[in-house]
Amino acid sequence: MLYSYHHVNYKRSSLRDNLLAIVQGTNTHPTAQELYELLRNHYPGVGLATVYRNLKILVEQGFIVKVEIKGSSERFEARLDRHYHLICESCGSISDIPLQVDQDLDSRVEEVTGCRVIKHEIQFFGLCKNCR
Amino acid sequence: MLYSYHHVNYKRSSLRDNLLAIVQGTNTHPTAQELYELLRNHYPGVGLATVYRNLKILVEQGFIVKVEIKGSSERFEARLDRHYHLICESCGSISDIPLQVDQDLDSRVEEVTGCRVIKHEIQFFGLCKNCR
DNA sequence: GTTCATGCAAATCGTTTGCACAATG
DNA sequence: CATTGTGCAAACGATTTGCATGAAC
Repeated sequence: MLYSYHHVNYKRSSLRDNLLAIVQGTNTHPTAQELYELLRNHYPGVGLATVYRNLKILVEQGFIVKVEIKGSSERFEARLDRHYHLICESCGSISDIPLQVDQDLDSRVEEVTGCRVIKHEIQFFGLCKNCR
Repeated sequence: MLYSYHHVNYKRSSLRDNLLAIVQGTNTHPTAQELYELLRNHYPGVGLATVYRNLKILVEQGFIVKVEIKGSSERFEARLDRHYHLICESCGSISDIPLQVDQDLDSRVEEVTGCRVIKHEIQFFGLCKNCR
């Protein structure tokens, strides 16, 4: 509080609670547009801008994570543990990879490059179970 | 030719040759905007749309590669061998990582997931030599 | 003389912002 | 009541497209 010029005390909103529940209830890494359409079932008058604003807040609060995928819009997920993704080049779906994140990789890159490495992300490209 | 509805025979253009030379002559992974500004030294009247169109053609021809980086515009590079990237979280620069690409990883993910894996990409996040 | 390349302006797509009003604490 | 949440429309940045003209083959 001392160091933040403008402190925000978020108020509760059932719309945001609901949005969070939707993201937590899926593993499909939905886009803002998709979440907007789902949310309209409960909140018919909701605007897309409100969805974007609430997604940003939920990310800031640490409840969800934004996933940026080559050639696609922003996507969101509620899995907070680090993991890798596979993008299906046929249907565009995104799956979580049940593979241990290789912590060693970062130190190896530090040694080789002389850069400071904080983390890494891996995207696999291929065909998902349905499309292969 | 038989299977493409509309076949395109690209014509030579000194502007495009020049654009390619610029990308080949740097390892900074420039954006279209940056290339546009560089190209204007030789072609003062060039339009940004022309740069985008020619970059697309050069990618299609396999002379350059489009690099998509979290939170940044499209970037381009002329290194055609597979390699990993480090994004500096301080200055935003992108460096190539002199690390062997792990081909094994793809087959391991195939085994674990049951998906078909064609390739993977890794982005490291941290601080480049200058910023650390 | 076709077909491709170019410049310009307008269109598009995904995302953000400003504003007036409603809801929360 | 002070502050945040919401809907709507407008703004925005990056990229693409349409069209008329110029260059390449």
